[in-house]
Amino acid sequence: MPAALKDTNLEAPGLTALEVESIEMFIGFFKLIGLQKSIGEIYGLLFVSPRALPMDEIIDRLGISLGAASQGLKVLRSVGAVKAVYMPGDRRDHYAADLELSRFATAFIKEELQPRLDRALERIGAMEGMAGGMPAADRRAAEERLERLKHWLERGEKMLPWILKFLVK
Amino acid sequence: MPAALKDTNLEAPGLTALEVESIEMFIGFFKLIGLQKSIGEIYGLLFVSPRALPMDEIIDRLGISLGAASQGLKVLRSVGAVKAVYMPGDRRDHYAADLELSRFATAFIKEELQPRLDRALERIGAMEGMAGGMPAADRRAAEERLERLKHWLERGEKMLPWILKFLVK
DNA sequence: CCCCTTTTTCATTTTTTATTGAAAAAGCTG
DNA sequence: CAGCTTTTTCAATAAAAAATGAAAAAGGGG
Repeated sequence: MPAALKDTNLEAPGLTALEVESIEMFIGFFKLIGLQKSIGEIYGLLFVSPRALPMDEIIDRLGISLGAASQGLKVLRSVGAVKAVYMPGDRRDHYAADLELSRFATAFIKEELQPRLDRALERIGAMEGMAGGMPAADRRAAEERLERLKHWLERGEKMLPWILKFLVK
Repeated sequence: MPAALKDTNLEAPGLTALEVESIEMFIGFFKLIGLQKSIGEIYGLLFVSPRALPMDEIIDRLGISLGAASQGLKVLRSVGAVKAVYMPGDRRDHYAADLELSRFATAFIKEELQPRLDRALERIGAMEGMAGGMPAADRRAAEERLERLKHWLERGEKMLPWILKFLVK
């Protein structure tokens, strides 16, 4: 088979085995916290890169689009996972992975988990009011469920700061 | 406006305000751990239901398809979030929400997080080998990064059993 | 300022994921 | 075990999410 164009570029288009391994690993992690493949690719590449890379090199090596690279880097910078590095004599920004891995988990907890728990506790308050109109026995049952859920959520909320501290240390 | 057919059934087709609130809340939670909307709907409905519901009633009340209901219930049963309840004189299974809310978090940790951490640690082992072929300075840098990631992941793994214990209690 | 490079934005397209529902399978019941 | 009900499966379809890339904006130099 001659050097044919691959339609799925699962194969490295100039990526080392190390880079591929890193990329795959981070794609997996990032998916877990709801971030798309392209973001995992970018971080995975930067993580094992000995030097900061400009966006166009990221685009070429990964074979992703301009838009995906720009937006992906934006997200990664916004959570502090990637830093722009100044390179004398080059107009382009260069990007390097920040090694403080705890940032991901921290950002996820603070931006996704915590707000959702808060919102849920509000909703439970509202629901406790709504249960008023039910037949007595049903109402009692509903209230007990809501109470249990509330306790459990509060418990979770109390645990979060502890987890954050543990992760960041 | 006469009782027109709604195209988006965001409005309750016979759902109480309480049910809607519960459903929305659980849709949000379940999305967070990667489960689809229909699953959140089913659980949300069952959570505030005073009695176990047969599948066809779930289908009618939520306006979801047979397939979604069957598959959703299957997933919910598989993680222990829903139990089939025997109803004398009725062929149909009836389903009730299990109130042990910790099951979700537990299932997520054991089935998603833990395996992913394990896999990542394996990958890091492989990558440490791969770094061999790099120039000395780069290799040293790569190895340091891998080492940090490894420490961090091991730290996370040690925390999981503690979290599980805390949640289940 | 003007020109060229780099980056961002966002409407369109592609890809992925979830839902549907018909058909098949599995369960009861008498 | 025949006939009916209920549940599961899964190929097709719809919906949602992500990627693309052209056009606009922002950023330097000189």
